[in-house]
Amino acid sequence: MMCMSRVILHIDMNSFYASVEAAFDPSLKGLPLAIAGNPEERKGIVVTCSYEARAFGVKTTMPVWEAKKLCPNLIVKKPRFDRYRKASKAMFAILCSYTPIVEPVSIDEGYMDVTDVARHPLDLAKEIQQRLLDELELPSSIGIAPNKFLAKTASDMKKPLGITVLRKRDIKEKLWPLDVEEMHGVGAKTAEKLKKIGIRTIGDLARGNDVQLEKIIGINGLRLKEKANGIDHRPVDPSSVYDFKSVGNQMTLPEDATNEEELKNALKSLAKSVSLRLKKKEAVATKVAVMLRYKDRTTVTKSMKLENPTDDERTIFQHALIVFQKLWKNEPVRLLGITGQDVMHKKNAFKQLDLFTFEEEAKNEPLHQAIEKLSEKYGEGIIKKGLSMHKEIDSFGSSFGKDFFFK
DNA sequence: TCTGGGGTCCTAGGACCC
DNA sequence: TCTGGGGTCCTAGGACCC
Repeated sequence: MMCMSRVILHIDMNSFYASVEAAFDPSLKGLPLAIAGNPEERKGIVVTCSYEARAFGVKTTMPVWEAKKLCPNLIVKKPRFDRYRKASKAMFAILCSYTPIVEPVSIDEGYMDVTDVARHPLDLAKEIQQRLLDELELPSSIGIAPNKFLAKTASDMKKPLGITVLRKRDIKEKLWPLDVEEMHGVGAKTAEKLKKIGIRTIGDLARGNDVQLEKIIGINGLRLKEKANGIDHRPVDPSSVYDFKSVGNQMTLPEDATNEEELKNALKSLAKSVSLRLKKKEAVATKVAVMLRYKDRTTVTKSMKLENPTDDERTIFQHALIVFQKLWKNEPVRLLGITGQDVMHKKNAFKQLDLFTFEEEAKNEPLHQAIEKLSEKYGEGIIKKGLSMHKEIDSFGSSFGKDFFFK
């Protein structure tokens, strides 16, 4: 029972936004299509594009004007996120019809642990891919492997509409020859550092020196090496969707702005959308962070802890404004953002808030009464914390191995 | 005519406490 | 007169991903 081998699928939708648009409007099928924010404006960039557009060299993050130069017949459409969310739901519903162990990673990609599904993995993948195509008109690529990293790598190997099996015994032949920057988790900077110590392929990384790796890229270096060796013990975790840690909105302004009123208005609308999104998730934030980017693209952030967790628009705005005023150097601003950080579910926040007010109340009561109240409500474990500010307690006593000293 | 918007995780330095 | 060190929290920035 020790090393039960798993069967993990990674499902990756092909050019998702563009495919969803083509499913809505079949006349778009087979045409070069790009989805871009602000298709008209100078700052619009390509978010996704169809394979027909890719054939012309159009790529994600390319400015629209550049894409049009490469592909004069390019059709450009604004993103319709309501459609993508709906399609995403339908897609995950299909995945969940096979097993509850489905972990969404992003709107168009997820893992499944199908170890206990009594089917041949390849048949299963074929069926899932066909159903996504028949029922939703959406193409996908699927990777089949004994862990997440290999499954993710496999789904990337054949696009569009591929199914790729990557077993442990295939690693040497299929994984190790790849350039190290192809690896999930290795970007330009890390690849550069690796190159300096002679690591060019994933195989080089797999044989890399631990001490050296940790020295130049930290703990991540060792993790990457493990993965390069095909080792990845992370479970497929369906609940990970629910423990998000921040909720933020940012906007590139139509024009670089220096006018304080204008910037305040932008902050106000950002605070509104952050508040709205928090409420929708039944969550509250403990910290408010402001980000701003100047016209030379240098980006700075500053954050502030709140007295109480909140989802309130005004509270978020007021704190964001304070932070902004400390941060802003009166130079033209290109982008503004607000993020609610240290986010937790409302009901957990209430528990903490409740304890806090309890401390406040209890601290002036006779000690024996305070202890009684607290232990009744919260149990032994939390008494120490709850009484730390009681007027009769000297919490310095804890440094002598006792929980409290009485003053 | 350059380069969006939503996130996560890690690191490094300073403050603070004991 | 001189003298310590460990742990934790907070903050800002960076790297990376889709």
